[in-house]
Amino acid sequence: MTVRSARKAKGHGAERRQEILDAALMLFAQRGILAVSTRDIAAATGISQPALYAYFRTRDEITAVLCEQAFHDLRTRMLAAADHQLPTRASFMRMCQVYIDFGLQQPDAYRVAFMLEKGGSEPQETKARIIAAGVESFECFHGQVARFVAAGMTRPGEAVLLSQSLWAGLHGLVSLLIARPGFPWADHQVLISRHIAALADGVLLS
Amino acid sequence: MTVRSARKAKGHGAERRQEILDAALMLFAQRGILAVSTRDIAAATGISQPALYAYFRTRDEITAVLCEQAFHDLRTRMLAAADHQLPTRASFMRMCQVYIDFGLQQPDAYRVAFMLEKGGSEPQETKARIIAAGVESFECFHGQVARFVAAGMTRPGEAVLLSQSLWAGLHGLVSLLIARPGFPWADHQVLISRHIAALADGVLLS
DNA sequence: AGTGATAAGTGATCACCGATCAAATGGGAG
DNA sequence: CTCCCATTTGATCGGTGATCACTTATCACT
Repeated sequence: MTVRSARKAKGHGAERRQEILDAALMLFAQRGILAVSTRDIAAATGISQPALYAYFRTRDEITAVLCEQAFHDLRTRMLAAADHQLPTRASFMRMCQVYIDFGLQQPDAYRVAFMLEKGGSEPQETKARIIAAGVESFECFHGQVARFVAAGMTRPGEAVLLSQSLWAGLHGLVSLLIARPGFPWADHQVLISRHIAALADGVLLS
Repeated sequence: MTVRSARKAKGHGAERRQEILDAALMLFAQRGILAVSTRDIAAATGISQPALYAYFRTRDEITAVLCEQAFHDLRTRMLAAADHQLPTRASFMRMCQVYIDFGLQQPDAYRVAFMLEKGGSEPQETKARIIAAGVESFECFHGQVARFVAAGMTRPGEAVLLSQSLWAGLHGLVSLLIARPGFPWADHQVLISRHIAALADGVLLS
C-alpha cells in the first residue's frame, strides 16, 4: 500500500489542466468570452468535450480561474509600483495609471471580475471566488490609498469612502473603454491623463 | 382594394408588441437578462414562442427596444433637471445625481447599454441601435457640461475631454453598484454624495 | 511477465436555447 | 357565405452546457 499514488496517466495531471486554461484564455481573447463553447476549448486543447469536466466542474469555473490568475497579476503590479514610493501626487497618479493599464491589457479578466451579468442559476461558490479576487485587489488598492490619507494629503472623508470613490472613478473609464471601443473617444492617452488628473484633484488636497 | 388595411387580428397589432415588451421587462428585472429565454417571454405574454418573431427579428432586438425606451427616459430626465437652471456647482451636482439615480433605477437598461458583452455573432444593426441610444444620452449630457465650460467654471481642457472623463466617473460608480451589489460598500447615500463632490472638485474650478 | 484495480478519456445522450418553417387558424372584405 | 391573408402555432434544426455508461491505458503488486 503506497502512501501516495503518484499516478499521472495521459493527461499528466495538472499539466493538462493548464493546457486547458491556456487554450481557453487564447480563445476568450480572440472571440469574446460568451462566444467560446466548451467544445471549442476542448478542440483547442486536443481532448474531447466531456474531458474538461474532469478538471473543471463547470464552464464558469474555467473563467473564474483565469480571472483569479489575472487579479493576482494586478495585485503584484500595484504592490510593485507602490514599493518604496513616497506618497506624492506623482505616485498617486502612477498608481491610477497602473490600474488603468491593467484593465486595458487584460480586458477579458477585467470583464469577468467587474462587468459580468449575474448568472441565472446559482454557481454561488464559483461566483464568490471571482468576486473575492476582485475584492482582494480592491483591498490592496485601498491599502495604497490609506497611505495618502495617513500622510494628510487627501480631502476630508473616511479612507474607505475615498477608496471606493476613486476606485469607481478608475473603473468607469476602464470599463467604458473596454465595453464601447467603437465610441468616438478622445485620444486615449490624453483622455486617461486628464481623467487621472481629475481624480487626483477630486481626492487630494490642492 | 382598400387604401390601408387596418386589420388587427388577435394580437391587435402594436398592442401585442407592447405586451411582449412589458412581459420581457418584468422578467428581465426579476431574473436577469441572460436568464430569460424567448420561451419564458412568450409564456408570460400568453403566446407561443415563434409568435415573438412576428414582432421582433431576434431576442436581442427586444432588449434593444427596451434599452432605447429607457434611454429616452434618461434624456428626458436630464433635460428636465437642467431646464432653466443657472450653471452653478449645485446644479452641476444635481445633474450628476440625476444620472446616478437613473442607472440605479433602471439597472437592466443601463446594463444593456453600457456593460454588455460584445456578442459573438454580428447583430450589427441591433447593437448599433443600443450604442446609438447610449451615445444620444451622452451627447445630451455633453451639452449640459458644455454650459459649465462656457460659463468658465471648469478646469482647463477641451469640453469633450471633461465630458468623457466626468461621464466615466459617474458610470464607474453606477456600474459597480449594479454589478456588485454584494460588495461591502459604504452607505450608498454617503458614497454617492462624496463621489459627486469628488467629481465636481475634479472638473470645476475651486 | 502477468493481472486486476483505477484513473483518464470518450461517444452517446439529455434538457434547454434561439431561430425557422410549413401548416393551421380566424377575422375582415366582398 | 366565402375567400383571402395576416397571424399564430407545433414541429423541428443546429448548437449549448452538462452527465452518463463505457472503453482505454497506466500503475501496483504478485
